Amino acid sequence: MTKTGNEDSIRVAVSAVTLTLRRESEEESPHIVLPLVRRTREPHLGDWALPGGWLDAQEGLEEAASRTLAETTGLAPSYLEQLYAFGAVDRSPTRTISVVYWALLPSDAVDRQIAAYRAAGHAPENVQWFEVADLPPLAFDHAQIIHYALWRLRNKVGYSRVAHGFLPPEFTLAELRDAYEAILQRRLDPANFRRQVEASGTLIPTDRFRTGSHRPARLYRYNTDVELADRGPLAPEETRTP
Amino acid sequence: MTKTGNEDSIRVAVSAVTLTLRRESEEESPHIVLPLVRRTREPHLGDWALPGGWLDAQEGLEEAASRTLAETTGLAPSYLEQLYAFGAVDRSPTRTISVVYWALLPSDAVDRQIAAYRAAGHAPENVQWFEVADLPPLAFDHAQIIHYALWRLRNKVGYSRVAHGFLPPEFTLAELRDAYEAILQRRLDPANFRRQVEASGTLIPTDRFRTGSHRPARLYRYNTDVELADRGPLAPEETRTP
DNA sequence: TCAAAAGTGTTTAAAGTACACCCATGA
DNA sequence: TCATGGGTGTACTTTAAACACTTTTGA
Repeated sequence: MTKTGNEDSIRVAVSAVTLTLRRESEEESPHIVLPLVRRTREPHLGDWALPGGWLDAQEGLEEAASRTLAETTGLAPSYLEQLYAFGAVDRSPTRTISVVYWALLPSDAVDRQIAAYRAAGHAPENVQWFEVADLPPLAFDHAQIIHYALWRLRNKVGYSRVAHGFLPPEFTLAELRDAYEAILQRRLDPANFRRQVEASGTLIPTDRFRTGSHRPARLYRYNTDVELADRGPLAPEETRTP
Repeated sequence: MTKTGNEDSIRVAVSAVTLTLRRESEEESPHIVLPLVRRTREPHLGDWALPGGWLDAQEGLEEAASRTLAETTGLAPSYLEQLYAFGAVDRSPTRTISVVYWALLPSDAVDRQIAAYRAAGHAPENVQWFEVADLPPLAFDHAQIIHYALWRLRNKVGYSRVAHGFLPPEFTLAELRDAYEAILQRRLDPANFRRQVEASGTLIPTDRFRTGSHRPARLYRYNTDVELADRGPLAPEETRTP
């Protein structure tokens, strides 16, 4: 077993792929968007990168991902899960291990958090939101990372209720279906979709209705007895005693 | 964004949960076993730990996992996948990020590799194999890690052909079923199991038969057109250009 | 009253489960 | 010849998919 290597020159960074839904107009279906940060120094100066930063010695990985995301964008996601640890030798000129997280956020929470962030005096002029289908030139291996995050999301939506991470506490079945359709990139039958989610026991009907145009739709909320996503024997917070 | 932290005092380690099947006798069904290393120094002196070591600055993560596993046990797995990056502050007295991999190996390959390892002059006296159902006192958070690896294996066996990682190139359907039963911890109907794997298109029948007792069983081999496990948009080797 | 989305019912296909039964071999 | 696992057939249950149909609202 190698006890000493050049491990002193290896640095640990964290990044986050933070996804939310944005609806351009009332008519069309929503798209998945994420915030990127324009790099202000080499390497990859001018390219766009995932929000992140260096891991601090006094904090856990998930903690660091939350902190750096909040520092650069002002966002605090409702769902955060580790994606992968990237550590290819040539992924950066300085040897860097990036532990990447992926996060989901309801669009109304994004608006509120960004407003609060600006009100607190921050002007994130190097942060911009992009549709995942139309990404700018990306720094490092971040394009690969984003595609992997989207793959995980598409995968996980099939066997857990992660899609709810995109929605506010109360929502209609059409809004939930819109989220699924944006994730899976295909249309779902409204009738069958209704029956499936009703049978899954993850939803609780409320007495309230969304009264836009046409027939009012019942509002539902999460059944908090059901986990947002199955993470197996790992606790939601990894900072628990071994 | 925090540009400088105490990142110099953070070290990166790699470990591997290496699983194989061991059949105690011809009669009973096989069990999942893994190699552990007895710690010869503090912390956790005398406890058992996953094989691993420090990440070298010149190697990728997967590369380091293979190297340290080979150095401590002489094993070279047929399947290797990243499990998780563990980084809780209190998981070790010195701040350590452990990038853990999980690996599968056919039992006949284990025997061959260990024989070759001993023939090359190595005497791994601190390495011992344990059934996953009967683990000794483990160092750090390694018990949690092993249970997570087993959960991933059980999960993945449902939608990919990872179970083949336990088997030699040619095998009978009963041997494949034994692997599934050991992983899932429940009996499977032989008739339905046969039809399911035949329909999946992952197996190619050979002209050879296993002629033990009773009626000879046809030998099958992998259809190499099908991936061993779905890893999404990530290449099998993470060391590819961004 | 009409367009459009909410919500219900029904039919068909596919996939999974249970289990009876025949086949081929070594002892 | 018989016990045993290899291998096939079939009926039944559950799940998913397709789509016709009714209900309720705003304009």
